[in-house]
Amino acid sequence: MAEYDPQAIEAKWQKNWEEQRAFEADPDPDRAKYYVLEMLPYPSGTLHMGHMRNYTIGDVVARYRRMRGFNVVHPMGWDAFGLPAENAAIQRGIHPREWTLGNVVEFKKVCGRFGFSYDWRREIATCDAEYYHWNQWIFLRMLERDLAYRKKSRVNWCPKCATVLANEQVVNGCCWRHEDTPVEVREIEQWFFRITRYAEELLKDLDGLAEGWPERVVTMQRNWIGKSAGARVRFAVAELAGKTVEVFTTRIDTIYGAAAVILAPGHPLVAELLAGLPARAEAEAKLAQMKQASAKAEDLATAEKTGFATGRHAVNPFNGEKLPIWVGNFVLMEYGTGAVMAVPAHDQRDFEFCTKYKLPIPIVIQPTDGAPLSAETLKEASTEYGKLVNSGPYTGLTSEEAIRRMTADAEARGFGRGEITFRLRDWGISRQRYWGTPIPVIYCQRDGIVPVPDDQLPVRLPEKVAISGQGQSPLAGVPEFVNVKCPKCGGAARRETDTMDTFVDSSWYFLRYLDPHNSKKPFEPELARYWFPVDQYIGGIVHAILHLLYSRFLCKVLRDLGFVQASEPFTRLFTQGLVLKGGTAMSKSKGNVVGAMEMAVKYGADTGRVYTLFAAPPEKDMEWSEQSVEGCARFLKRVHRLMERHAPSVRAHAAGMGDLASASEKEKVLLRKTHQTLRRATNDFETRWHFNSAIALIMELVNEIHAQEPFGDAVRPAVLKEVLELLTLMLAPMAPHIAEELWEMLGHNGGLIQASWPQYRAEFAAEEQVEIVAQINGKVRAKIVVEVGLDEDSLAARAMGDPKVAEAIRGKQIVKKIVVPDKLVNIVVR
RNA sequence: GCCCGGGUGGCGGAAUGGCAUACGCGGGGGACUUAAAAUCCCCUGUCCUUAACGGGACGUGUGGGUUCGACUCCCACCCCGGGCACCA
Repeated sequence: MAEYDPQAIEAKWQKNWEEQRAFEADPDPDRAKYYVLEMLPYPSGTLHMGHMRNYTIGDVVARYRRMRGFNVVHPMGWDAFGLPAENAAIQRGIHPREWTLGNVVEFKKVCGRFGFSYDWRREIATCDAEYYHWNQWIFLRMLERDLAYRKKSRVNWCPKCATVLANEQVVNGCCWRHEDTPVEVREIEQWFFRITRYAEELLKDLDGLAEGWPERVVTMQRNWIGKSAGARVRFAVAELAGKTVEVFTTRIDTIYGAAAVILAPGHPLVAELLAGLPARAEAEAKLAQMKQASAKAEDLATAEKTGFATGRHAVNPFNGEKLPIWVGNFVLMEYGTGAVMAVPAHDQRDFEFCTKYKLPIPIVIQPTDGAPLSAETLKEASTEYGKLVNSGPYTGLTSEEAIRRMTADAEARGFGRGEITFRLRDWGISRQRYWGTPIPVIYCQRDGIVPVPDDQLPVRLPEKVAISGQGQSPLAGVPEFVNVKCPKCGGAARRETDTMDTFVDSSWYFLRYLDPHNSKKPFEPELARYWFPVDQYIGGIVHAILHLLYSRFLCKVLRDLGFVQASEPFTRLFTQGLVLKGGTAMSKSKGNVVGAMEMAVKYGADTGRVYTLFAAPPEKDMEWSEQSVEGCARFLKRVHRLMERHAPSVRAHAAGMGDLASASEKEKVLLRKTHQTLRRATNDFETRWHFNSAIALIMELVNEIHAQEPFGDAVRPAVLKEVLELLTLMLAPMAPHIAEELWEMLGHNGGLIQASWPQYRAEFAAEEQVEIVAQINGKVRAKIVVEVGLDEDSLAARAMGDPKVAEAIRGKQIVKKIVVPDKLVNIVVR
């Protein structure tokens, strides 16, 4: 007997699949397509089992769908631009491309070793000019439509690196490379994508994703977009004729309760207000201090509210009341108008601020039920809707009515209007980095911002660059790159030296897979018409907002450019759990990784796959256990031995179940267990993706086959072959190599890779007898075995005939009998 | 603070409102073996009771509720994990 040898088996079948190009998929109008995709990986150094879980899940789905007859496209590629490559370059003195492509080679090797069924003809790397050419092309189309624009904005700045950092490179308010250096806020010119133009649609289309996306991801996106309906109201500055300040409020009904108008420290009006005032110098010092404060979100949220009065006043347009204008650290320039009216009685932040600075706290909303509010006893703001008081002509209205009428009146009287505001901000895509897509614009003294003409694309990244991690974009130090002629006037001009955020790369790659080598367009719309959208997307919850939102945005942009028809890129989204070791997520930096290649070498890919599927349902986090890995290895060995024992005697026979009437008892048991397993496993594959319980079921089936051994003459070869074939087919998506081997042992010439998922047969799965639970007052008192389908009365009679039941109910009054056919009898007695 | 997810044996986990703990790990015992490994078989929630076979009670974070019957549904709360966070 040959021992199960995963190394040999896996190499053999991987070669076989490659030779028959088993995973190459092309459009076929006669077959239903299925696009399954795992999130584009960043090819970092070490691949561990945390990564492999994601791809294993995707591969099981891809293989299962193929077995169900779908034309499955399952591509893979590399998110190859990014900072780690630049840092590696600095640390090791090698070019980022070299480092990245070296990792890609490793990554591909591991993917192959795990038997992932990718169509490698479609492989892309975002750092190839062949790919980023089309980033630039899309950028230019967006520029034409005013979807890309340049403006000054606040960014994270590390003084030690002397460069801008992405939000994700800010760790605890400090630079990720200088952990003791707080990030500063600076204002610089940057390129933006106008994602806010799609805010309403991005929000509305979430409704359509509720079916196929995890609820929490939909909720997170909804909150992130943060739509809020309110009004914009203009206040005149009392001391400066013609000057006004606009505030945004969702509670215009509380405007008679305003105690002040508060501006963000960065508000453009602040300087004008302070000009000419005696306390100006002092105020400006306070202002500078506020602007220096930590930009960290948690700090912002918990920092004590501070502010100062400017000495100027704003006129409440509703009642002419003069309100002091303050500057407050809690007012955000980025949201609304950068100015708020402070209504301390009905907003908690305003309450804290006004209490601290001893501003009045007038009450203008009384609750419709409960005790009325009084200024003396108010401990916190009352933010509920209610009835208006002390509000001039609006007194007595409900909040809802007041909001409607006051908004209309403000508009009629010309000092305000209703407005929808979003929390979502435009996407800053400029990075002062080398290893990314060059932004294809040129700055000309005469012509200003000039797009690089399409026929001059791609703007290639120069290879020879000094990457120091210091100062500005390294590209600025390459004169051949920077100094160009203006495409319009031919005069001397400078090329943009910033590169694009790598999230641009990953926001449309799933379309490039469909036509990866097109040199005329980003992709052929006809191909997208067949394959797109992605039917099943699989990845980590980490990308719940950024990547998934950007991809949705670019999909809509490409739709409006006429390239795709779908408005949403991912019909279904699956977010898999983390792989933990020692309680924390596997990561190289924490040193708690189990290497993917080591795993494959020690146990084989199938064991690695089966274990990651078996340890927990795929959406949950799982804790790595080496001992459980061994359990899975044992299981596969056991299956292999089972086949070695029986394949020789069945391989010459055709599989067939015959009919039940002539079946022996052992045959019935085997067929029943097999078809029950198939029924439940199919359900697990189709609906819940609970591969852990699918594997458990198959283990049970194997145990049952063991329990029925030896078979002797009681099990005919055709029946046994049927059982073993179904077992093999069920194993195929999860442990594809050993399944192919078992299939061959069973006498098949053609590969399992062409086989279909089997259909279970109800007549074989059906039990002849069932065990019925007999309960007294809901407690189990006996179990009786009866034939299936026994009617309620007979079942009740049989239960009561059981000695234990009879004993329990003797002398008691029967109140009620509950009978569930084929399940239980519950007798309620008193 | 707000929004998700979760809490079941020693561990990972399983259960359309109907036998709680399937399957696997670990542990214990046995078979095979000169021995070990590998393999195969049996046992393995807690407590009480019995010489034993067996019998009984309790048991899915806590407290209530609905129901003939609750891990599952409802209400309140506790704990753990994650996300968002001065959004006017």
